[in-house]
Amino acid sequence: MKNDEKSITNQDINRLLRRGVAEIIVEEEMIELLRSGKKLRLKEGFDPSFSDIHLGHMVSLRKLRQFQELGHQVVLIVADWTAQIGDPSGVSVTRPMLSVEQVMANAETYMQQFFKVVDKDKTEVRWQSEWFDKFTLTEVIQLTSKFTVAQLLARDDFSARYNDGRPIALTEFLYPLLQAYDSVAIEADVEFGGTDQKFNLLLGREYQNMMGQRPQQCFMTPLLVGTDGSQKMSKSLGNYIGVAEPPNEIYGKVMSIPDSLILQYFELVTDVPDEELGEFKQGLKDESINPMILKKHLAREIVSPLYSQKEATEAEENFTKVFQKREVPEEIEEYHLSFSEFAPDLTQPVNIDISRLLVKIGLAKSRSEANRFIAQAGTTIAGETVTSHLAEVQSGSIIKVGKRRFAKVINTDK
RNA sequence: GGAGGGGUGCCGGAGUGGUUAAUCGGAGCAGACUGUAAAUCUGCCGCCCUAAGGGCUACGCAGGUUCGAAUCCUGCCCCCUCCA
Repeated sequence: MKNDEKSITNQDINRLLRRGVAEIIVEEEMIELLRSGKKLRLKEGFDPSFSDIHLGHMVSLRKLRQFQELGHQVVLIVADWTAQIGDPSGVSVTRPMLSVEQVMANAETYMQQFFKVVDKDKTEVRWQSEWFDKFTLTEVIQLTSKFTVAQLLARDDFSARYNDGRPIALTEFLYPLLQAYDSVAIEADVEFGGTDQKFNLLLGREYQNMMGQRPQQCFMTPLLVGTDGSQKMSKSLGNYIGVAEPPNEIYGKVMSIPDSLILQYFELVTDVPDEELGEFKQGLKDESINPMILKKHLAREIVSPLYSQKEATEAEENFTKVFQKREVPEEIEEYHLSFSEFAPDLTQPVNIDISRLLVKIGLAKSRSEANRFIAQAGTTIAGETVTSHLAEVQSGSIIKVGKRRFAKVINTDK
């Protein structure tokens, strides 16, 4: 099978199944499937109660892409039904039901970002409502009768809550069941997910088996730690780096991860070869590489594929300029306003109420906050630190709050 | 049906009549330091007016007691656990 197009090399298998993978159930079966030359149906679900993809999701999306490059088919499931239940891993059980419009809008945004990484031509998009809208109570009962409470409590997340006396909504039990049904509905060969999805993935496997299908492989990717350096990346924790964010933001956020996360990020969300990673590891260990330099490299590697090489370089230049040299960025938002509006009295020279101005141009949320910035010497106008509440401002001056918020004000008077 | 527990600021979680805008932790923000928006240290961290100083709103909701309530009383709403 040397020159057979369908053949897969050991190198491919290694790349596919080793790096950026937490666990595969069952690995031998997975390898067998890959070797069989069959075009595999790869299931990936997404909950449309959110719409933004972050780097944490990238770990498995990048895997999907790699599989696609070998000719396999991705089936993206828009989980419009389970979204109404809410993923049980969260603390809050009750989630507001999303309107159809909201779901549609989220799905659209999501897919836009999804296809930045995953090949659209090799992706089939399916909605849960295709099959669940037609569900009758009979079918719900049939589905639920296949599983026991003990089985569901086996999920550590459920059992932990149960043992702590914390609530578990009945609908939450339904969540994994519906997800399992999806696998049957689309005849998945492999389902992807983070390690926190293990239970759900396994249940799909089990249900398929009951329904006479070949049980899917469960392909679990590690959970990426967020910018806080301790918890998994998630939007609700606010420690995420969104793929739709502007290059400067992504670059900057990558620079804000703790140094200890550098290697993990390289491994999970870049294509930098393993050998190089080994060198980095050694370099960090014997301190021959400055972590900051390495992190800049990482930031470039992350921004480039999402945007372009050029934009990555620009983001880097911006970072160097603004944060390392403490200079003013290239592009600053301009605000045209009447200065006299902010002057308590119009004697010359005109002194402007700075806190009022900061609120007006959005650099501060409230006047109290603006006053704090001033008191903490965190405000600069044309390079001069603001020390009192009233200060002279020239038209065209650049106002800076903190390290990274800038605005240019233009006087529209006269 | 019965018994019990609970609803506090972005989150977690103290506080049971006064000096409590409310301990503490996390998050966030500012400053210092730094070749990083790393780490570390210091400070800030409801809103409004202000030069200082002051005012207003806030501890599920609505009333009440009191000079004074997140804290006591009454009613209501909501959440959780256990027994059946």
